[in-house]
This record gives sequence, C-alpha cells and structure tokens, in this order.
Amino acid sequence: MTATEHSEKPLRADAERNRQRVLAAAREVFARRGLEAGLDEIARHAGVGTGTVYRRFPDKISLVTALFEERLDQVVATVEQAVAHPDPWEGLCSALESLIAMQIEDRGLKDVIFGAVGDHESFRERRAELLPLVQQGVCRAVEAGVLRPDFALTDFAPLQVMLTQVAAFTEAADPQVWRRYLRIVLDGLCTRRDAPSPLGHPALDLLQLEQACGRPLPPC
Amino acid sequence: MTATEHSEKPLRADAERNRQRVLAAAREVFARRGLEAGLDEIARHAGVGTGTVYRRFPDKISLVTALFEERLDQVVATVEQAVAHPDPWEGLCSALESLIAMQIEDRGLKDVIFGAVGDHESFRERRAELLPLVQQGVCRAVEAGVLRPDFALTDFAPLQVMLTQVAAFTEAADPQVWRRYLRIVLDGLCTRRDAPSPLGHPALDLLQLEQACGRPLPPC
DNA sequence: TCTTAAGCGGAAGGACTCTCTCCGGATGGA
DNA sequence: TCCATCCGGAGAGAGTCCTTCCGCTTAAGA
Repeated sequence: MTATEHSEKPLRADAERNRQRVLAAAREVFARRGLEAGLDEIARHAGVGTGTVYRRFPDKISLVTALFEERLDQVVATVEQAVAHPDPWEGLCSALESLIAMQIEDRGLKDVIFGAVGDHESFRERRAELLPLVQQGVCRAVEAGVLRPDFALTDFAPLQVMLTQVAAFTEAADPQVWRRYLRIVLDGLCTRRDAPSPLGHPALDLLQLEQACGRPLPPC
Repeated sequence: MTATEHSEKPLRADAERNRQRVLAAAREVFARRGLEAGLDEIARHAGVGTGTVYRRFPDKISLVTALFEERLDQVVATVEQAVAHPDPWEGLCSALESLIAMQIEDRGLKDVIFGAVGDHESFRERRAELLPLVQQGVCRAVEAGVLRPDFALTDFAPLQVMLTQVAAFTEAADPQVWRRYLRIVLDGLCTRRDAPSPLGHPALDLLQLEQACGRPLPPC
C-alpha cells in the first residue's frame, strides 16, 4: 500500500516517512504556487533538507510526475462523471466548471494540463484521454440543440484558459468571482436565450478591481 | 520637435540618433516580448551597447515610461472614439475589441495596463482615465437595453484579461482565433438573442490545439 | 586642423534565482 | 553494538537581469 511497494527494497522507516512528507508538501506548494515553485521551498515546507528531496526523486520532473499522474486520473474521472449528467447542457457546464475549479485550486495541475512541463510524454497521453470525453459531451449537447452548433471540440481548452487566467487575475480580490465570468461565457455558448441567466456572483467593486490590476498577470 | 527639445542642452547628433534607435528598438521588443524583455536585448536590437541605453535612460522604468505615456494617450483616444459610436452596442463591442487588439499587438502595453510595472504613479493615473469612458459606454448600452443589465463597470477589465490571455495562449497556433472567443463572450453579454451570432473565425484544428497546449501559459 | 567634451561599446560587477551535489554526522534496525 | 542507510543544508554551477565603469572614438566649434 505504500508508494514504494513495487520497488526493490522497502525504505527505512524514517526514509519512507520523509518521502511522504515531501509528497504532501509538494502537493500543497505546487497547488498554491504552480510548478514554478522551487524544491527548496518544498523541502522547507516538508521540514527536511533539499538533499532528502533529491534522494527520493532524482530531479524535479520525477517529483512532479509522481504527484500528478494520480491527480490526472481524478481529473479524467471528474470529467467523465460530469459528462454523464442526464441533461446534456448541465453535463457540459459542469465539466467545464469542474475542470476550471480543479485548476484554480491546484495551480500545478494547470501547469501540467497546459504544458508548462515541456512535453513530458505521460502528461501528453493523459491530456489526450480528456479529448474523447469532451467530444462526447460537445456532440451530445449540439445534437440536443442546446449548445451553439458552431462550437468546436477545440474550443474547450481555450475557454478553460480564459477562465483559469481570469481567476488568477481576480483571485486576490475575490477568489470566487470567476464564476461570474463562467456564467457570461456559458450564456454565450447556449443556442438561444430570451434573457441573461443569473450571474450568481456579484461583480468586484472598484477597490477590488484596483487590487486585481495591481498584481501582475498569471503566466500563460 | 526632437524628443529632447525641452531639455537643457541638445544632444550631439549621433547621441540623438542613438536615442531614437533605442526608443524604436524598445518599442518593438517590448511589443513582442512584454516588459520582461531585458535591456540587453533592446540594446542589441538597436545596434548599440547597453551603456548607451543607460546614458539616455537612467533605468529601465524611465525607458518604459518614456515609451508608454504617449502610447496610453492613443489607447484613451481609441476607446473614446469607439464609445462614441452611434450604436451603443457596436460602440461597446468595438471598445472591447480595440483594447484587446492593442494589447495583443503590444504585450508591453498589456503589462503597463495590468500593472506588471508595480504601481508606477503615472500609469495608475492613465488607467483611471479609462474608467469613466468605459462607464459611459456601459451605461449607454444598458439603458438602450442591449447589454445585460447585471453587467458591471468592473467586469470590463477581467473580460480584457480573459481575451488577451487566451490570445497569448493560441497566438502561435493562430494569431486571430481570439476573435472567435470575443464573439462568444459578446454573445454572452447581450441581453437576448434568438440564435448564435456568427463567430467569424474558424476554430483551431487538433494539431493547432496541441501546438497551443505545448507552450506555457502567458504570464498574468 | 586641432582640441576636447561628449559619447561610445561591452565587459564585468552584483544581486538575485533555481537545480542539483556532496559530505560529515546521525540513526534505524538486525 | 555496528554499519548501511539516511540526514541536513552549505554551496557549486548555471542561469537571469539590471546597472556601472572605463578606455577608446568622434562630433563639432575655434
């Protein structure tokens, strides 16, 4: 059941404990700061030396893959579930929403999904798994006449980028206001409507806006 | 008429020539790479030494302000003109579109508008000039019943962020496809509609999408 | 033409950042 | 008890970028 079960020799008890600490710290730090976080910060956060990190994970990418392979399974599962919603429109909305929410809660995940790791093979494969799922959701919604028919499968990722980036921009001012922009986008995606659907979340006030403008934009 | 007209002594002819070269190079390099571009790169691009850059502009921020104060005047003028459009909806659309287009063509401008320069006083002031203009456009459009009434003045900047960021994401794959997402957003902003309005620009194909995912997200 | 203040290029300094290695000392476990 | 294993964290190495400095060159006025 331990992470090293399959490996040749079990680690010494203290080593295995530290390994788990490093993984937990990395999960937290990468989530908060994205993959640009340094291993020093992770080591400090885990309460171990940097050497200890490098003894378990030969380099940074090993740590990242160890963490995010499993995480991507969760992403695929979540989208699978969202798309299975009986209502095609709700299914698509919820797939988009949960993808964005997951990437906002975990900036490292965003970096992994949108290729900030260079082109690591395993991540590329996992990303490819998402496509058919989304395609299914898109087709179903177009056929049901609820999603605008000129919507393309390849529009899904750019929409995610739009919303995760705006979320990063407004995060400090109001961590939930991105949902407002999601609603606007969804109103733009539906086939027709007689009135705007409720935005659900209030707009920023001027002070919050200035706060948001004051910080640099999130890296693309 | 020269840029140093007001200063105490006119520069030597070669010095003035180099000054102009530096400004031109900075304009180009900042436009292409944003303010993160180094002064070394600008000097090289201008065909001068880094010392020459520093002789005219005591530090990086001086060069940036020298360039962008004038540029921001153009931005204000463009928005002023867009908002003055006889049709309130067209005016708002065109204000948003031209703001985005300007920031895409000039990444440095985006950095200046969205505060990547820290909080340099003069930029903050100029940014503030834009608000009443946008407010006028928004009010007019809401009163005319074309813009959804729950739209707020402070939504304007986040929408810009969304679209400039998605543009940066898809730039390498197709430099114009952001217009497609602008259309979707605008369809989300209007009060009512019977059918999707034409997106105008074709979606990416799968190859282009992969190309876009392959590069890191643009900085926020 | 001569003189000289002004200007020039670009190497180098300094202050960071981040990844990764190394080694003397500590310790789990048989 | 004993030693293979593991530890911390200093620091090497490679990179970035801003800025300074200095010996050489040149424009321009007398």
